[in-house]
Amino acid sequence: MNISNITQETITERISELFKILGHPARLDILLEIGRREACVCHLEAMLDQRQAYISQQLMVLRDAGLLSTRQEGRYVFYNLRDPETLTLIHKARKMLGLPEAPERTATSDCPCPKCRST
Amino acid sequence: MNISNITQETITERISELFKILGHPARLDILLEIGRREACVCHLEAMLDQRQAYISQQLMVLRDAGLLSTRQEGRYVFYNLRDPETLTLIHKARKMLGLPEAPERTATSDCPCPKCRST
DNA sequence: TTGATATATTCATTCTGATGAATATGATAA
DNA sequence: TTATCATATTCATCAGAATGAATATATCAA
Repeated sequence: MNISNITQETITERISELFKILGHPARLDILLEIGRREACVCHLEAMLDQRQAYISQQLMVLRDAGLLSTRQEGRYVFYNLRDPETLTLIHKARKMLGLPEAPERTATSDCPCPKCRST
Repeated sequence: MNISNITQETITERISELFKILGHPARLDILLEIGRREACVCHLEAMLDQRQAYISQQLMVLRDAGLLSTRQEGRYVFYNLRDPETLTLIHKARKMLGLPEAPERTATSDCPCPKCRST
């Protein structure tokens, strides 16, 4: 299918798919946390206080949607936003709702990754 | 619950609810159409080529989410965007995906409302 | 009032997404 | 190699969203 076959339907379908991905609180938490700084799974686990498998599941969704990039360092996998505009979009929605920026989180457990240990 | 009790969770929950509403192609079509100009249900019916009941159902979702305002004129109900920023948000998502603006639609049937007849 | 038309709502069914549980994979260290 | 730790994946279940069908409500016109 080439550009000329992108119909109105497929355009709004594609946009709605992005919104659908963002329409999930845990995934937003993950994106906001990664947006603050590159993060490994165990870091997200500690910051968001969620099971490892759950974090990985949501990361998979975000990865498949093309929102994240990864970088492996030993046994740790660090996630980054592929497009920083993702953050802007989230904050634009937040502002539309008249909501304040979410306060910084504090880790609920220790993250063993080198990045965290060195801090 | 006052402002100090708005936790991180409720913030991302609120944002995700907005995204969830927008994560639906038919609803995006409706918002984009209304964003172009005030529209009654029968107008949307004609432009989007969907059942009246279906349009009304989606309008209800959008109304309940606070995205639309209504104005009654005789037996016609005209819908407007409550906040034009809604359009901006949609277009920002569209641009992030590298998608072109959806071409204008042409009515697939006649809309009987006074606004359309006078055109 | 009655009939016609515009819109809204309710209900039932189907489908998709969310989540927990279990387990697999892959890398490092001993 | 084996044990351990970080991460990924699969599978089953459940909850909620999407949708079609039917019908209710409201307004106007005759």
